[in-house]
Amino acid sequence: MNASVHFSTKERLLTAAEDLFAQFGFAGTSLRQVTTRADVNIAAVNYHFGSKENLVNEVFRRRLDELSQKRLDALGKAQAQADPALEAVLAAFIEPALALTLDRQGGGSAFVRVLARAYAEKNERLRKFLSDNYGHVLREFAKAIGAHAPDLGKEELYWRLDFIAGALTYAMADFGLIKRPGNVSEKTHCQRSAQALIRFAAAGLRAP
Amino acid sequence: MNASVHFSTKERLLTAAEDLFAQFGFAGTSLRQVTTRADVNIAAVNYHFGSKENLVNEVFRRRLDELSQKRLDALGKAQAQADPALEAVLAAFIEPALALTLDRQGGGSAFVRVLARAYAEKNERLRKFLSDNYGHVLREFAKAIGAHAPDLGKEELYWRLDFIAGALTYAMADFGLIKRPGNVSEKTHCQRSAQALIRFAAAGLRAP
DNA sequence: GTCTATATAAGGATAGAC
DNA sequence: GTCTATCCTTATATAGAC
Repeated sequence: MNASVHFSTKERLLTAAEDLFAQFGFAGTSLRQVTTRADVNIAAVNYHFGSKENLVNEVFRRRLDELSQKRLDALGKAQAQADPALEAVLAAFIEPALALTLDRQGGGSAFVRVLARAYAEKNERLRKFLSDNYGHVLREFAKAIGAHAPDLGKEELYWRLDFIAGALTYAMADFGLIKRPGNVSEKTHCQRSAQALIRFAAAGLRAP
Repeated sequence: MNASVHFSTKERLLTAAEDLFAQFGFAGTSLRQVTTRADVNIAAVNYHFGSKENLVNEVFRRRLDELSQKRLDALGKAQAQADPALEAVLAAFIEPALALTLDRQGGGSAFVRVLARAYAEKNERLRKFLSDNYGHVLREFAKAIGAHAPDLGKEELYWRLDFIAGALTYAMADFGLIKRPGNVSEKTHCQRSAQALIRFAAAGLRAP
């Protein structure tokens, strides 16, 4: 028995929903599309998740629990250094997120676009769910980055963090001009863009 | 007759659609919501725009024609200087966009969030419409900014432009941590965030 | 845990009178 | 140019059999 080929109905629903949310958005995706793609009955969504809203939340939970843990672990390791560089703190935030875009097998590559959708949503209930469950991660990083930019006022610091979050989201979701050249592997492309973002963000944070 | 209080059905539909698209997204907004808010009959959308898709396009056209012109005018003025600074080029791109967020009277403040929605959309038809009609503006700015960063490879330059576009989009749409303090006027807040973004972007572009 | 069948509401679009 | 009325499709959700 090869465990990797068995997926529960619940997992299949989450993966199908993630793919479709990335492409069509939350409102633009119907539960019928989701169940058709997952090859399960239409009633399965309600049985396993209770409602469409809860299905959306669980799509986030499946990825963000792991992503948050990886980010905090990386931050802990960076801060365990005698003299941690700003770049190391930024890398702890950025690299685990960009690594998701490489996760074709596990399906993380669709999730980064779902995350970008979430930013654009003004949906209060979704925002509350994300803030309640993952807000503490952002606050940890704000503190760590702020320690590297002691001359910035709190307001200026928060502005720059917003800019970095926007740049990361946008870069991850592949909205922009950059197309991967044919002679560069996806992994290399991703690592290069992570390094480019870290350089850019660090320079931006060090501006007076 | 006070002209400022008369709005055509078409204009009212565009404004209502813009507000609702900002809040609920394109798929999340029904034509019934739009016509109710505009206080016109449900059949008016089809009469004036033909379809929901075309209504979406016209919401963009109404603002982007003017925004693009303002950006190109500002770029022309910046480049007419003997020795234009990188900051002046960035300001030509950023300030007209952020000025929209102040445009409560004309309704531009909702549009910036509609723009952010558009970035998250993978809708090919919408992307084609925007690229066909406004892509030349982005290419002008890419050229102008690239002239200020001659040491960057083309790939690295494009990455950084992507990052700036992401930072601007999310800063404009007010998705982040920054809440305007009570003792700062909206106009001041907006100008400060524009200046913060210009500083951040310029420093990021100058990184080696 | 999965199915069929269905309740109930809302969606986009249009025909035709005024 | 605006209205009412309606067609047809699709949506979420659930009841109840297996």
